[in-house]
Amino acid sequence: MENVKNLIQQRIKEKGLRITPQRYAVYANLLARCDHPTVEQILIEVNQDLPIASKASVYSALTVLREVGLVREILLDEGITRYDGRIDPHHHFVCVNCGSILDLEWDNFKDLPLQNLPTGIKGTSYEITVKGTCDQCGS
Amino acid sequence: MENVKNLIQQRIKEKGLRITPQRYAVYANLLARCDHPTVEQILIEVNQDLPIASKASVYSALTVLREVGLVREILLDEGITRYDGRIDPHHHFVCVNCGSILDLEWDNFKDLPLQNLPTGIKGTSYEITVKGTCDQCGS
DNA sequence: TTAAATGCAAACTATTTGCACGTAA
DNA sequence: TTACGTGCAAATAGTTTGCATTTAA
Repeated sequence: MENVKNLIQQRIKEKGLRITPQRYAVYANLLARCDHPTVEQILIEVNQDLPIASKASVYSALTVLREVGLVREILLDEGITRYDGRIDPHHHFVCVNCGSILDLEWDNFKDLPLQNLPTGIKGTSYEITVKGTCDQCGS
Repeated sequence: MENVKNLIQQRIKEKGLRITPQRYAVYANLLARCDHPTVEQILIEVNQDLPIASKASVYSALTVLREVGLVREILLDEGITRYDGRIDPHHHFVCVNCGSILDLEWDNFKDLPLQNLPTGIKGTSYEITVKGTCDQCGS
């Protein structure tokens, strides 16, 4: 889609970043996948057809994209940093069996009573991680 | 307290682990603190008075204590692995300003509707991370 | 007594950094 | 044209591992 390409370029540009092939590839890849890949997985996919980005550039692209708020890190397993191209509020599900991660829509768990927090603490946002078994692994 | 000492030793023993000075010190330290320390912080505190545990032993103790379910890892900031001596269900609060972490009691949030998950997915537990400003940093 | 734990150092993995070269605007 | 980004390799940080020695039970 030409539209998708334009959208991606526009998003990068309006954050004040230069559009480089490396940044474009990393961000496009992240938006195209439904899983929540690690740096290593992004690196592999981005260079699948022809080498386009070094490891350092993938790290660099992810760092800057995160800084401007286009992508975010998600930390669910120990020692594994994953990236998520969705930045709208949503939650995550982790399969305790196969480790796969799924997005859960915000509306599944909305309106948590943040006013019930201990005195002095002001909650402004929240994120929920649900654990269980997925479709494939389900009992 | 002699009671606390006995309790700690009993908990370690009933998990089938040998009680070593290193394991005792790591677990006791974790139970005594209200923050959620990193390995480095535990290492320093445990060796504060006199050297008792090497870095490898602290890692080893934390690993085995986690395996038997006496402690758990919490991943809230990027790249920082913290440990928590509380294993009863509870949630966490992270101050976006100073980064401090506080426990939130389970009862602060009524039961989440886990039956509303997408078809095929079976949720069995969940954990909430609330972000905002703490007592010290409050507006 | 002996299987299991410790301590040390080396190995490993993930990530960051410095710097010369390349390129988007 | 030039400030910014990339690629490479070296540096760093966090964690794991191998092995000889020590120790809890």
